[in-house]
Amino acid sequence: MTPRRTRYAPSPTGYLHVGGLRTALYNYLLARQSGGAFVLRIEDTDQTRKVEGAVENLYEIFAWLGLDFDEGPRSGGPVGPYVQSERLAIYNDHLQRLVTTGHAYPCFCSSEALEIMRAEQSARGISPMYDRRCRTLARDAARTRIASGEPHVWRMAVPPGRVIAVDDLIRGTVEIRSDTVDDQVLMKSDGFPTYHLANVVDDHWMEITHVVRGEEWLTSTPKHMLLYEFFGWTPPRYAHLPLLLNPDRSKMSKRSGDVAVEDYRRRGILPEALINHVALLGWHPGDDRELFGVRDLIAEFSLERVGKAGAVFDVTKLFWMNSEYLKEQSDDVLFERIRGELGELIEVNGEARVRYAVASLRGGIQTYADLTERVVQVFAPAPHPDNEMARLLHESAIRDMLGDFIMRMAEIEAAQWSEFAGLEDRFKSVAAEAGKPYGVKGRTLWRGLRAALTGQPHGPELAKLVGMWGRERTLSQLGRALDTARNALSR
RNA sequence: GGCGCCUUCGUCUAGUGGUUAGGACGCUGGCCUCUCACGCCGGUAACACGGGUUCGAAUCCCGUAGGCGCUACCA
Repeated sequence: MTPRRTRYAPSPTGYLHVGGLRTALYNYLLARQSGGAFVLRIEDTDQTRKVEGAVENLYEIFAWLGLDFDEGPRSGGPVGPYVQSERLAIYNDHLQRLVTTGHAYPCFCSSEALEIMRAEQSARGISPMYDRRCRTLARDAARTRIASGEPHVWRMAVPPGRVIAVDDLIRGTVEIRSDTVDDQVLMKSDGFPTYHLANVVDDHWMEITHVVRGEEWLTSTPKHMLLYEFFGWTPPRYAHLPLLLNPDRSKMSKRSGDVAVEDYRRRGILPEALINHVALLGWHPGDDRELFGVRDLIAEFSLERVGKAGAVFDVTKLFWMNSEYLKEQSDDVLFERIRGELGELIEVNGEARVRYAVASLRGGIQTYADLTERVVQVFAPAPHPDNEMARLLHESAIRDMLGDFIMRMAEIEAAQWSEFAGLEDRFKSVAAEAGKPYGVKGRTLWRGLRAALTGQPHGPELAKLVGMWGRERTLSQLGRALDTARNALSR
């Protein structure tokens, strides 16, 4: 496979959109599977949208994701600089080339004038497009106005009557008539290039072989093709990815929930799960497997298996996938990950019992937070008893059985309370023995014990619960339950 | 409005002329079980519509509808 050079080229807006993550991921996979290079380029040509610290955040979040760049602002590389605002001279040189060859021209139209023009066009029912009034300005006159300091932009001169074909790796050949292509601004009046110019120039000199980006760029690709032609360069291969959608099928955006990778990290999603989920939004392996690590993806990803239709970002499935990754983690890892939240619990109850709780309660969690919550709840003070459960305590058989049960539990030596597996067995046999004389067994027995121990209809397996609680709490709770049962009797 | 892209279960998708249209999430029934959850087994639910082509169309062609994107001195 010939090495592919791909890039992720965000504007520094301060956060990584999950759509951006997928774009970056696909680019990363393409580079890695071919032994090529994955480049980070910062497209900060819009001075009004600059966000402080955005590049640092970006590197931080990619580090969390485990995706690394071969070249970029931080590590440098042979074709830098990798920040567009540091490449202004390059864009200027290239603009001059276009001016010289007649492919770009200055435009003095003010924003206000353009707005009026577009308003008129819409009113007349024609599509708003620059009317090219400055394209025919005499060269000398234009030069004079520029020399006098008159504000101006530079536009590309789109040739009329052409059909521009974009050969897209995902969509096949897309043809667009040049007459529907606007004379795009290439250089803004503040001296910064627009996306179109900077992007083409950079992709060329950075030797990008595959441009993989969102579908929103498809309709402007003819402009880019034209620029390559004007410069006499060979364009890269293009692949326009289907959009990621909100549940209402509009382009995924803020305001309809969480769209930033950071949001999902905060909500307890593992990077592996997020990457896996996002990889499958548009790409399909061809068989029924769904769990893919980055290594698998590198081995198996291919643009040929990327679909064309937009995909709704399904948060529910993401959380399911997260639970799948959580299942693969050992009890120890799980414990360490939430240890911080459990500080006080560990001090009070001892690490062994809390670890045991983690191991016992991990089934079916979707995030670390779920697990933390369960553990905290187990050790928390008992809530008000459930009415139905409280009533059970007053049944005579259960009340009588409870006395025996407590005695037998109290007989369990202290040392055995910390041998959890053994304690579970012991608890079960003690329960069975205590119930036997009173004819209490099975469901009735366990419901009764649950009433005595927690007063709640649902909760962890009782044989495990007592191990988590330890001798002291278990016995005191049982004692209290017995008091309750007897008081009810004497009333 | 113009231009472009897209269209299989609610969602992600498999499917490239002949399949009981498959899988996953969700929802749901059952089993397991001291409860909940987990797990296991089962169910639910889709080819946007209309014309062709063909012995035969989810698959090919045309049209319609719908959705989305772009239409900035934003990317």
